[in-house]
Amino acid sequence: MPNHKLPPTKTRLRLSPEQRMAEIISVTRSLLAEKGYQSVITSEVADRCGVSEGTIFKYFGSIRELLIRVAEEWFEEILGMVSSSIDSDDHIYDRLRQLIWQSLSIVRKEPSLTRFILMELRAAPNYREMKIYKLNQRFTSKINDVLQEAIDKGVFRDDVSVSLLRDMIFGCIEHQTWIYLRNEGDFSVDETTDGITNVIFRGMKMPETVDY
Amino acid sequence: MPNHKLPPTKTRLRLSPEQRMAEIISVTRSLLAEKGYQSVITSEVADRCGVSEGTIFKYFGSIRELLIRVAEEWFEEILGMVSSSIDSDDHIYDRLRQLIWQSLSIVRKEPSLTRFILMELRAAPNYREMKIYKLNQRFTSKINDVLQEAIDKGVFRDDVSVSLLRDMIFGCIEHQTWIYLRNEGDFSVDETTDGITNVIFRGMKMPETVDY
Amino acid sequence: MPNHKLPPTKTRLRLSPEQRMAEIISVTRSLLAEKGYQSVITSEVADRCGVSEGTIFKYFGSIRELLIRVAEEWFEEILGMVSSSIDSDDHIYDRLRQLIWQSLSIVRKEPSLTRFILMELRAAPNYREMKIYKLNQRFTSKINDVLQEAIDKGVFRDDVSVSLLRDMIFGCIEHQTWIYLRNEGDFSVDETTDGITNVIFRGMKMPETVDY
Amino acid sequence: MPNHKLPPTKTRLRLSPEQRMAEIISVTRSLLAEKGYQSVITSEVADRCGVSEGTIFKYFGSIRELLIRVAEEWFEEILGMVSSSIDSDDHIYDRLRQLIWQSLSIVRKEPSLTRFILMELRAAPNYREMKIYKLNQRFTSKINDVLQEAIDKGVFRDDVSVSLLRDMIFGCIEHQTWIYLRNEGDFSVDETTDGITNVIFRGMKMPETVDY
DNA sequence: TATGAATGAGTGTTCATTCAT
DNA sequence: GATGAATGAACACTCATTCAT
Repeated sequence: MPNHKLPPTKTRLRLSPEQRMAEIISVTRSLLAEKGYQSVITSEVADRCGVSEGTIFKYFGSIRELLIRVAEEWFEEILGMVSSSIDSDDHIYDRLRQLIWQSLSIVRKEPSLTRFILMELRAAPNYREMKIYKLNQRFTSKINDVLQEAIDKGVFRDDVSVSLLRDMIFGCIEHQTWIYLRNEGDFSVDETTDGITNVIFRGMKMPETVDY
Repeated sequence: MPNHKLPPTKTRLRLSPEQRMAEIISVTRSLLAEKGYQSVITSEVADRCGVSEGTIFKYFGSIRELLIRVAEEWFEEILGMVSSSIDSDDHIYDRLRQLIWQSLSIVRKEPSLTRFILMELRAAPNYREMKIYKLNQRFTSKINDVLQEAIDKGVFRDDVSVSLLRDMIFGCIEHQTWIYLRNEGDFSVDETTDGITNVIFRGMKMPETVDY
Repeated sequence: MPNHKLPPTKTRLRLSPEQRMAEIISVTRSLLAEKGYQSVITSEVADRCGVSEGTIFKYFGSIRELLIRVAEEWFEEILGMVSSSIDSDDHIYDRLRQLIWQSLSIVRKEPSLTRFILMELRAAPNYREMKIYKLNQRFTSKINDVLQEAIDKGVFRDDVSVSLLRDMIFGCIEHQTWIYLRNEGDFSVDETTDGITNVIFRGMKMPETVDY
Repeated sequence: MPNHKLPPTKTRLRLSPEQRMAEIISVTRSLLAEKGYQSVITSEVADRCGVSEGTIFKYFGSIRELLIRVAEEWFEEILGMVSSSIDSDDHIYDRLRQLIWQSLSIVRKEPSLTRFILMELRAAPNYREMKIYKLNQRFTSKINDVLQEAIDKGVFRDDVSVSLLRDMIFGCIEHQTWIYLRNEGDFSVDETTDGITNVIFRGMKMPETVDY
């Protein structure tokens, strides 16, 4: 029985739990975007929400949990947008292009969130049990599937692994984004999409597939 | 009986300032490699060097400064090794392959240092004024030069920018490294080198340049 | 589409104040038994009762007050059971044995409550003004009375004070209980009862009182 | 690399590590005696020592560790005093009496420390690996040994276990102490010693051992 | 000069208690 | 009356940095 002596004095705006949670998540998302996940600090989240630090912990068990929620909500938002826009009747080149374009757009829009998921959550020992893992799988599997299909159908050679191709694509996207983040230069989503798609496609397609 | 203080018996090895600095840098580098830059702690550096914490600050103004020095020295070491091993008479494919192979080897050997530079230093607002920036430029320019030469000589097409190609190469390398760091899987330097080089080369070479 | 707030659908069971208080006390008692008084937390009590935290404070001024009420009610319950089971016509040995047996049974059955009273309430500066003090006195006085009667009737010697004997009995009981609580070993209520009773009886009875 | 902006301003008295540690231990011991281990708080220890909280953690990894050190040092102090004063040639009665007298003196002098060891440390999962466990064993084994010897030599009956007898002795001692601590009454170490020793001895000695 | 004892702002987290609705 | 969102003091613990000796 800890001995709490003084009662709270200041009374703040009352919000519904849904609103408050949404606000905390939204504020944290901004903070994450601005400063990176390493710098998301309880006190600052609380300050920006205009609530006490205790309130944060009413809704989220820990700062990490909050960050994970932010990542999840963001990821689900993204997935909703992506899923509805891929037409499986398209030519492989077009689908690949489309996926790369979307990834570039996403990462560019929320680089800090991407980084948090990539660098922090993926390293977690229980990552594979996390919801974000499933979400991420649903996302990356789209590219994997297209690449695999290309190989299976003989459109692509089979001398480079799907995972390496995927790393070239996503690695390039992230690299571009960081340069952009550091204000070392802007990049055009369309041009970059074309560049990556073309290099991958031309670099992988079967020699006999003569259509140039 | 009065409490006579015994004189200190510990005879600390007396090193010259240069030696001392070198030792601190070396110890910090080990620590960085072992635990990552987030976990490099003043007290541990001092302990392992057998010096006091204060000494660290005598030689380096702050922990950050020390880490930067470590990165710089490491980078210079690397550059020396790389510079001496590229034969400019080689075929472009071979030089490209060689550079990719070296980059993969470096990153794999010192992932924590790579990460520190990539994640912490590059994000610094004054990165462009830092020595490490120049060093990094010297390093990446080697790949840039080869790629540019390929375009200039008509070996490569000119519809994808050199910087994008470079990002595909380094981005892929880093992606692979993270997976490796997270213990999610090993990668073969040779196979990865072949994969990247082939995709880039096949994807970029002029159609008429028939030499496969 | 405007965001119409739906009316709350949860129909809380409407209990009379007496019933509500009884429920809170009962729930707290369970919690106390399960986790120890250090871990009885407002929010958990409220949760398990299906009421809000505020309600707890409507009925009880503080968590401490609630715990005290729990202890009191429990103690009264015990006293009712004990009072009705001692036959004052029994031989002193049997009555003593009976009381020790009951104490052991109680403590074993509700070790957390015992601990709360022993460790927390007894140490309070105003303990002597508390109801629990009176209740405890009524309880211990039963043993005191038997011991005093034994001395007065010449069954026991008079060279050891009643209070010391009582402390040997209760002290032993508590000691046994702690060992048991720490899972360092179980104890048999019957064997322990025999042990304590025999040592006390044989150790105190008049030499000439030959009736064993 | 957390971002610490402001340097410390106030400079305090410099003590040697030995002195500082000794002071912290001594202060903590006082605090423990005054308020019980539950109330030993970092900030208060620091305040009373006239140092900052950080200093405490320079010397002790945690508050718990500090408390354990306090307990250990105290226990060793005690053991030194006890060991040198038992003459194994004495009659069993005298040795038992002597041990009880010492235990009473110790517990009375430092009841909070006793309580900390008894209630907190003993409950620790790794208690059996702790130094304090060894120390405690050395202490309690002295009483165990005397009691066992009494049984083995036929001086005591064998119908009550050594552990129960030990619990009667120590339990009684603690009970007395608490009453004393609560200012509910004083007790004479000598009288209590006589009482306990006599009850145990008379209650346990063989009937035929006629020497009354 | 080098030392290392000391600093102190900062960080996440807990939980009894309050009071506007 | 009852609710429950919000409070805020408290607490353990960290670690880069300083400065008297």
